[in-house]
Amino acid sequence: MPTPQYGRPRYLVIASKLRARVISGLIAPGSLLPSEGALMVEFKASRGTIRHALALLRDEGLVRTERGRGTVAAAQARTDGAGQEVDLSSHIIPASTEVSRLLGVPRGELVEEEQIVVRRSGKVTEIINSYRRLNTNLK
Amino acid sequence: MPTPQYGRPRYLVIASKLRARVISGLIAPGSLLPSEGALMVEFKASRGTIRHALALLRDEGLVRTERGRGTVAAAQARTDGAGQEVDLSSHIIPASTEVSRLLGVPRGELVEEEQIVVRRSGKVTEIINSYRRLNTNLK
DNA sequence: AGAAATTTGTCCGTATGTATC
DNA sequence: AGATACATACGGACAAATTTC
Repeated sequence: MPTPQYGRPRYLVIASKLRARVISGLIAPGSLLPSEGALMVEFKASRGTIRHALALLRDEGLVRTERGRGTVAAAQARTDGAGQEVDLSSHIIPASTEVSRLLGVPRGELVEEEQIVVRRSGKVTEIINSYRRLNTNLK
Repeated sequence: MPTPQYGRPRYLVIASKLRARVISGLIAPGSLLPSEGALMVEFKASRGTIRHALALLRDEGLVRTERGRGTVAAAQARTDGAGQEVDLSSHIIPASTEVSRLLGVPRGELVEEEQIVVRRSGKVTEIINSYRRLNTNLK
């Protein structure tokens, strides 16, 4: 599969999923992500594609990689505590006025919205909406 | 040649040489760098290695790449040297429909919105909006 | 302490998709 | 329409650092 052909590039899709795990705390800060080999199996992707995805998270400061050890989830401010549940979802939506202005894209252009809903004992305590461009033109 | 074996990785060496050409003006601002294919021949490196080098210059804001056209020496710019700037702001706003529904507060009730705007080289790459109730001793 | 296994880093070659000229 | 150029993705190989036994 040389190129997506439909949908977004695989390394972006993989990056989104891994990002969600880290941001949500599903992968605890300081703990190791699955090895590149394990991710290759899980996502059925080549190592290059996996590394491409990880490079994005690295650039975002979300993870840090150590040769011989693995990739570590960066210390994260928010995250867990006891009895905290997290729902996350990701959609592709048209940019709102505010988002388009800040991201510098035309209004209505498709962007990725990732939403994290944090609950404590069933009660929503925090909502986090993040927006990113789709294209990202490499890196 | 699987690995440098001596000295620095080839993609770093290549990046340095290209960087020098751009900074020195040898490659005029706005003009095209040699194509990836040409660079492969010149540096006797694989395309992946060439692209790795170009990605570095791109991150530094020194060049910009356009699919189908080529890689262009940046006009000028260079706002700062580094990677990522973050703007943090916090406001008290009335809850939108969505926020009120999720947080379980009456629509219009005041909530705290914290906004994080992430920029790289002056360009906004991500917006994060988080919403919390005001009167919660729970963080 | 030393050897083996694991894991990331670098590099190559190839193939195909997609945008631009 | 054809050629050129960048983007994505695969596969293999070896090097270097760390962990494990």
